[in-house]
Amino acid sequence: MSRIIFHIDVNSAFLSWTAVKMLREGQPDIRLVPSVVSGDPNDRRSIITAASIPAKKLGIKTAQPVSMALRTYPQLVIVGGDWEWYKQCSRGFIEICTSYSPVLQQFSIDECFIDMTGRCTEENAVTVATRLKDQVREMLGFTVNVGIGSNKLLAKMASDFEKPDKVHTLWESEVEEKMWPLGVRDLLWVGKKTEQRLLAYGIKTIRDLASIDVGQLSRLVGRKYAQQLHENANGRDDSPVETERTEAKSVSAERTFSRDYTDPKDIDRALFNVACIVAHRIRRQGFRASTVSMFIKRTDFTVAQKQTSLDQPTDVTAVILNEVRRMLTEIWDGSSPIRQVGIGVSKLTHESAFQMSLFEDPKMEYYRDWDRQYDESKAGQKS
DNA sequence: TCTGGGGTCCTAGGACCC
DNA sequence: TCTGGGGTCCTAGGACCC
Repeated sequence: MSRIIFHIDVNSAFLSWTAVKMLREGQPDIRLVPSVVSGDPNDRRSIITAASIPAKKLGIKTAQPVSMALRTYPQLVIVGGDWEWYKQCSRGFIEICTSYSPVLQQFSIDECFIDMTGRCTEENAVTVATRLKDQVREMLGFTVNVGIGSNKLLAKMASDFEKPDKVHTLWESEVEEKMWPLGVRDLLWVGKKTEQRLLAYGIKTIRDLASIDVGQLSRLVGRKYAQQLHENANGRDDSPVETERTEAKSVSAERTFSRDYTDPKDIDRALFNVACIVAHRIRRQGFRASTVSMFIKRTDFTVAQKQTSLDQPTDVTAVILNEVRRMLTEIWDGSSPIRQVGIGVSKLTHESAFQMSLFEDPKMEYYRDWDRQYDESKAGQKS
């Protein structure tokens, strides 16, 4: 049976949400002028998190350094983000979408799929989607695009057509007309590297990708990926709208320094801070981790990474930090400047803490106590 | 111009077991 | 003594998404 899927995407989410908040405070609508959301604009390393449509028209893009955008347009309006407010906006948005179909998959803070099969027909899908889009605008004050298709891929591709505040369809019968003329980079899962690789073989459009032999494509990009790309280029995708929220498989944190560090003390302090954050997060979620990984990024952006397996899963900051420090000595000679450090944990379980306690390091109780105090101080900050 | 932060998944090679 | 093939796990690295 043929499905009807909507993909709903908030237009320039963080920027729109900030605009709504500023409007409420009696300030002008930053959506109407070249504006961006970013980190501290005085930090040369800040990048743009979201850009208004007028800013995008000037060539200013998400993930671009703020300093670069300022050179493009010195009068650029720069605002900071507000994570709590964004979460509130996201909840309101998801709530409205859920009222159209409870079969909802949240794809990110500002995007979701809903399965509308049986809840509307191909004939009235656009009318229903328009109602949804208008309802979000009227109730919450920001605009969304709705993409409609017979599967998630087509719906997502459709929501990416003209913006903002638009509804588009991409039925299978429209793939040839609406999707095949697009460049390969426009296809979901085709990033910069894959585009370059494909272009080198003369594969320019999604149509080219759809008609190429899968075996040939496999040699270019690997078997699984080739199969997926080939299916998607032909408009096929049988993945369901997943309503279950899957548990995190890994937790990580990273810090980029305001200038590159060489002093081991600076590096160690950063690793300590990052380890605290990661360990705190897994404790809050009731996880223990069996794998600890870390990486350093050098001045030239090359990355060295290391990972290790633990005998016992842990959520203790000191244990994680200890492994990280050991791994650092294996990948860093202490002389080359470092731009960024990161720590990740994976192989997460909800295993209890008690086993093997007989053989536990006697200091462990002290470490745990330290963590408890850290967690309490964090909890205190929030409320 | 000079590039953040948080995730997921895949591949390839080596170790180890049967 | 030297040879095989398959399966699983681990680690490093690289691609993609928002």
